[in-house]
Amino acid sequence: MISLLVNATNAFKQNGYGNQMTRARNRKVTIADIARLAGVSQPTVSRVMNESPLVKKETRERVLEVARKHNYQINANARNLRLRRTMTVAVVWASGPESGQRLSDPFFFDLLGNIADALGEHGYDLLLSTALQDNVRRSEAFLESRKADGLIVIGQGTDDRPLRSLAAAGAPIVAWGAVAPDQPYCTVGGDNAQGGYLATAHLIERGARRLIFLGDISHPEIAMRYRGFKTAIGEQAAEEAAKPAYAHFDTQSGLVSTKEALQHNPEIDGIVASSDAVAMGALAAAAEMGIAVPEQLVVTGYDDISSSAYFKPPLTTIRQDTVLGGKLLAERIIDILAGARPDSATIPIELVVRASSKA
Amino acid sequence: MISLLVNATNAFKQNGYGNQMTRARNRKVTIADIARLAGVSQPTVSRVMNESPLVKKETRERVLEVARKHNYQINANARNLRLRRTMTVAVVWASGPESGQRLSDPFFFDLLGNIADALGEHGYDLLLSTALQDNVRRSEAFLESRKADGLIVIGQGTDDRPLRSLAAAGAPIVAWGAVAPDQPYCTVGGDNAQGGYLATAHLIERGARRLIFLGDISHPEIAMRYRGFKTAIGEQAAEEAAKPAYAHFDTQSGLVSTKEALQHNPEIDGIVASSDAVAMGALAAAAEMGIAVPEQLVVTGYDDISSSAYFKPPLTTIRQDTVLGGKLLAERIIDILAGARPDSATIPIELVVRASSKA
DNA sequence: CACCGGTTTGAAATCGATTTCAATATAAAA
DNA sequence: TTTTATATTGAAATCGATTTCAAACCGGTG
Repeated sequence: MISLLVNATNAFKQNGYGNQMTRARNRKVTIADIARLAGVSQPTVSRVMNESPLVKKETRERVLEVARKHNYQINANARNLRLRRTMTVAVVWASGPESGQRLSDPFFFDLLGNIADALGEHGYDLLLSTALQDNVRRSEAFLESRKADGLIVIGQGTDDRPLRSLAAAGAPIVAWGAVAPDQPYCTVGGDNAQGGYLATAHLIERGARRLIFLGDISHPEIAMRYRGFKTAIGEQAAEEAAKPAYAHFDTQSGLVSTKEALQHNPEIDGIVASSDAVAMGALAAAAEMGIAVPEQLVVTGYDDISSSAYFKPPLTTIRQDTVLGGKLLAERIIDILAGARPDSATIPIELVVRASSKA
Repeated sequence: MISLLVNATNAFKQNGYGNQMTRARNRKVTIADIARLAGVSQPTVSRVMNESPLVKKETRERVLEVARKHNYQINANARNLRLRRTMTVAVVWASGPESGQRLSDPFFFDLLGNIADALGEHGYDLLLSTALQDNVRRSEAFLESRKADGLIVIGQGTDDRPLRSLAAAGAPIVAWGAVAPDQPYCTVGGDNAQGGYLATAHLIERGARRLIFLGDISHPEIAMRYRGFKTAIGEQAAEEAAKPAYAHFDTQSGLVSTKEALQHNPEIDGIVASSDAVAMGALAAAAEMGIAVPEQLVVTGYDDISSSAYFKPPLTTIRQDTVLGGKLLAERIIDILAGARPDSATIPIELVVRASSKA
């Protein structure tokens, strides 16, 4: 470690930062410097750095030594300009026009980290954009201005037309979310229908008879979970059942919606929530109203965020594999950039049973 | 919205994506194209795009029209190469060598989002790196390879020597965390000593007499909170008090450490935890052991993550202003890139009292 | 009509890499 | 020893912008 530090220090000093940098010249070592120092031409240095087999062994070693000594790093800007690519993927947080709020669910954070790791393994960098509005234009600009080669879109929002348009125009994009049958772009997402089904079936098995679904089904992913919910309780029952209680992604709206629903219909004995955050709101509402969970009411969440296991009661939930999700998203966008047309992928989910549904 | 979409589509088609792109040529509109189409030279187009006052009004309008029509965007690579900068700041997740685990606390997610927004307002992009190891080398590489102009480091970890070294070499960096007196780099962080003090004083006021601090004080930020803790309970008392109970950032270790501490010393009636996640572990431990909160034990967390308000019991905590934090981090790194030497900043914190400490 | 100061414009150099293609060095074959 | 094939190398062009500097143009004077 120490030697690494010393190295770092030297490198910056040699390059003109100096200890009292103030208006640092930012002069870095260039390929021309290395070429001169090693007594070869620029193309030769380039070949060495790119591991071309054309260079004689002795030359390679000499150049490599000089490069190492001066801590030479290829200027990514120059390289990418010449190569007409950026080795960068932009991740766009499309929170959607309808919800001004930021997507701050821990689940997405996990996913983001895993995307970054997966991209990194392939030599790609991750440019993060959390534009609250005008996502389409900004996404387009990323591509047009060559800041990124491709896009990973997280949080499709309720309106997928912008994405469809971008995709129709041939832009390299991959989205996290629900897979619709006729989607013109590649999507990676959990098996939401199966997740909704498993959660609901589980509650039914635990004895719940009057179930409601708690979530905003205008979001495609949530809609799929709701579909699984309906499948599990049977279509007829679904017709009779109360319409899904609207709830945003946040805990507060889960709390409010649950209270309203329970006041309106005290017979409800099972809640399938669209996310763990929403489910926590439901649990808080039950607590406030003196309803015992899981004795009088069973509840499931979705995502298995880290705090779910320690909530009181610990939350039964559907776990999505974010490591796999990040990996698939990264691999797919890279495949697309290479000219392939990968299929959408559905990630298997897993029911995690905890006390909120356990007798 | 519709017109925007149509625009997007046209732009891509014109640029050669075509609808069945497959091996898209990726040919974009360049400054030369615009120059030719508008019947002027490249420098003139460049001047127009950069709003130079040198261009005659009619010329400017003609060029702008052509540029808009063809959806021309300056190629950031070429521009930055010429300008020797990137307009990009890399955010490095330095989880530190000792903890292989990812920093997945929701607090940092908030902060990250706010940094992205703040950078965006200044025209900077955010490059995200979550390197689990070898952060120094990777950070250096970002700078050397001109992928980023500067670095924002989050999660200093327990060892700040890599950062000191980078800073000593004049690298443009800003860190989130504790401000140490002789730090050679600029830091932005919450007032940890004050936070620790406020939390502790509050618990004392609530009647707690046997307090422990729960957290890993090898992290500078946590150490400062511990210092505030000690100030509040009085130095002598601190000497007598049990050493701080070790706990990582995660809930599980908070749970385990709390159990051990309480078994070892049942008289403990107050816990100051280093984060909300850890505090949730403490609450879970208390619940498991049948200890009533807040009647027998009062607990505070830190960060006010979104689920804290809905935990059972709702968690008293110290709120940090992540919007301000992101803004200050972004502004400072930008100032540094402009040649300034901004001072470190301490963000005021706020005590949020909830049921975990309320009689 | 020539000259002048000020406004617009463009030719050419530049940023730091990669790649083509021709030239040279080297080894093998005759 | 000369010829030929192969392995290495470098000169120059290129990627798409910006900037310097000189030239062209302008209306107004003398």
